[in-house]
Amino acid sequence: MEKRSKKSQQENTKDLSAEEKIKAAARQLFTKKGYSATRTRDIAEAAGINLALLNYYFRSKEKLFDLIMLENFGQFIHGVRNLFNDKNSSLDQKIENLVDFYISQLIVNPDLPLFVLNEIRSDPKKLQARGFFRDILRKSYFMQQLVEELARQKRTDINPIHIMVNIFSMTIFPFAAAPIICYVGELAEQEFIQVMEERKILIPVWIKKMIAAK
Amino acid sequence: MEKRSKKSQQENTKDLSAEEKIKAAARQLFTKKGYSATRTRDIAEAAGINLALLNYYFRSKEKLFDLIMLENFGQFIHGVRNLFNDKNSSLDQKIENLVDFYISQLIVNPDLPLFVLNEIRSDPKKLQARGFFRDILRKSYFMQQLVEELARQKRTDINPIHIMVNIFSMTIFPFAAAPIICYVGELAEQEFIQVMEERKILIPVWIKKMIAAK
DNA sequence: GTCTATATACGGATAGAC
DNA sequence: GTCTATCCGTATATAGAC
Repeated sequence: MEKRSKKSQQENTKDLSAEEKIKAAARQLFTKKGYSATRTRDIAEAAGINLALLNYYFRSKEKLFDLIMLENFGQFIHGVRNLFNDKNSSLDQKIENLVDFYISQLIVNPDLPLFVLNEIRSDPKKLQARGFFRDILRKSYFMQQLVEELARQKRTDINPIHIMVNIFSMTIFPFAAAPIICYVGELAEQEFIQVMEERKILIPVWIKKMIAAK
Repeated sequence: MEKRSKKSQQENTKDLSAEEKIKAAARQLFTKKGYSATRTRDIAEAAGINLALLNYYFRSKEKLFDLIMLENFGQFIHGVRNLFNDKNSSLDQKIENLVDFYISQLIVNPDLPLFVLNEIRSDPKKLQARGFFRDILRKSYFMQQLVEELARQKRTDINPIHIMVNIFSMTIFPFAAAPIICYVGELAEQEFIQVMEERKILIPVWIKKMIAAK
């Protein structure tokens, strides 16, 4: 009993299954190098298993990729849906929560932004397919609160899309550009993370200034 | 005479050379899809020439790619070097010039950001190789002015790297995320461009607010 | 310089033994 | 379930005719 998960019954072997090892290796390589540049042989080697097993478990490279991609997208979106439609938090709180949530996620998975952006560009249909973003953002309670606040501050001159874009730009872009930032700023990995932690506090303050009356 | 360029002497044929057509097609495909996902056959077809010519002119796919990449990087950097070290412009003017320059460039070449970011991640050595960014940013006159201004505003609490990151984030990221923004905001291409044009004015204002004393 | 035809390599996928 | 050996399509690159 104990920690034995409720997976397939045959999994009474010792430890982490080959299937899981393949997925972990595939996630790392696909997320880092993209679909075309990743070879199934590399995945197999990284997973420490045989190439044939990959096809045994996942049928094809493409099927495996689709699986990873869905999980990556899900991870990227999950939580935002709830944060944005929480009826009990103020606009300011939502911004703080969102920025904190994203930065925390991206510190652990810094390759996600480029992966998602590349995927969407290479096949924009992925956006509609799941209706991933539209209702999450455009029709969200967050958007409603943002528009109201802009009206209260007499900032109807400013398109709310700019504010949305700025939140995501300042939060996500630094991770996509991490190698440049570390190189230019002469930052080690830990220092970079420290800078990103600072931004959890700073970005909401900056956004508030943008919205504030002139 | 007239418009005849001073290229190779044998180029006394009628119009745009095959070599140029290949480079143009290669730039478009490489920039859009990356190295691995682009096939030399596609380049040849897009250029309207035979596959063998590609190797005749450029020896190999990789050599051709390196050429395109260098030019893309150059285009991305060129101008910034001068803008940042102009002794005769104020900090505010530099920010305005930089944002205007980048957004104008990116409206024409919206695929450049992802291309550059992908290339750097896949091979961070490219950063050092040319010393592309370091002295342009860190040791620039712009950086000096920024640090001085932060001191004058009694904002020594804020690491200047944040301001740099914010300028580039707000300027560049929207182009990398263009498909998402257009989808969420229900923007046609022209409307997206219009929004980006607005940002030429807005971003410098926002940055000024970030630097301003509390 | 430009083409056709082809050599060569590589990567995804499968057959079949254990 | 896991391995070895191998097949086969595809993509790069070149040889050689014109």
